[in-house]
Amino acid sequence: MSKQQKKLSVSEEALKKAEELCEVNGLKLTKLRKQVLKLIWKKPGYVKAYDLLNELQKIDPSAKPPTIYRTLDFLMKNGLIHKLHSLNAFIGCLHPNEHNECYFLICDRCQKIEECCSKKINNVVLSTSKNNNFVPNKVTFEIAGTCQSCLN
Amino acid sequence: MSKQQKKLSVSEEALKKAEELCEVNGLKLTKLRKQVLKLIWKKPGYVKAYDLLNELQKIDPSAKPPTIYRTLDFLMKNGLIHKLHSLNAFIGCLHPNEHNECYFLICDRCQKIEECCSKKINNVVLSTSKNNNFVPNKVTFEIAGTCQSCLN
DNA sequence: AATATGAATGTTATATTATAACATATGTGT
DNA sequence: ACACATATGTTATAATATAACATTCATATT
Repeated sequence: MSKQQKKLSVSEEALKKAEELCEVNGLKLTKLRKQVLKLIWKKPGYVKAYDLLNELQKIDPSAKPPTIYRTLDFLMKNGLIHKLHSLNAFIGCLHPNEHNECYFLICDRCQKIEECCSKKINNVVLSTSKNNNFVPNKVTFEIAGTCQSCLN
Repeated sequence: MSKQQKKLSVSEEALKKAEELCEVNGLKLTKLRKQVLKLIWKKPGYVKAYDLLNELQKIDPSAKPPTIYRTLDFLMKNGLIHKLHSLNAFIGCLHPNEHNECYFLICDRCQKIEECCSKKINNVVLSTSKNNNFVPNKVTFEIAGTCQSCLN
């Protein structure tokens, strides 16, 4: 295989970015954390914590709820995944480290999620906060509805 | 007391609006539903479902989780209250029937909630959706942070 | 190598949030 | 009085999440 690189899947790409990000920031992407992140990326769309636990238990039968929740906390805190509060579910972040805020379009029919980050939305968050003398910290912005392909 | 009306509290105002809204729309604001709505308005800020249940049980000892959740569903469906997904909590709506979407500023320190509805936010929801060929249905927009009075 | 340290993980138990499923009551129109 | 739909009562359990404490592991230092 000459100079041509093999094209990475979205999941592989995400794992690679996670490793880089942890490397740079002095975070430990342990075996457990990597496994969980892989499992999150394995399924298209979002995953539920206990589904993840079930999957993890196939690899590591001793896994228990705190195993998953602690790992999810680590991944969230470091921007590698997001929690979808309106679904109590989790999803991998497409571009960790590139931004703080993410917004989601959630299809009620096919469960597909579109992550969208836009200046416009950021600006509205900032201006709304400013108008109310409010200092924003964590934004939850989820739009449920119907995606294009489900409209047909 | 001449023509001057006694000034209604926020809670009384909300109850009155709820009655009107149900009247107009042919909805039954039963005793239970009214009691629960009152309890929601009684506390400043948001309420948790099981706290509400505890309160309700003081009035009606036979109340059980489905009692509360069914009532909350009714109130939500008809726009009388909102669910704050990032907190798993509920809050009365200041102006039911006047709009579909509400956005919330949630103070991490004092738990106060500011409900804000703005054209600007609505527009962003619409334009973001449009750009993604998405038909929005239910919007969750919650900004956690620090409110003015807690900044001092 | 021995030791100390903090971070990560293991483990048990339980708290919190929410719904399914079926029974009974209640209001409304005929 | 009866039928019907809606609302409520009741039992049980599902789904989501965390507290608290024990153990292991990596690594830095002696």
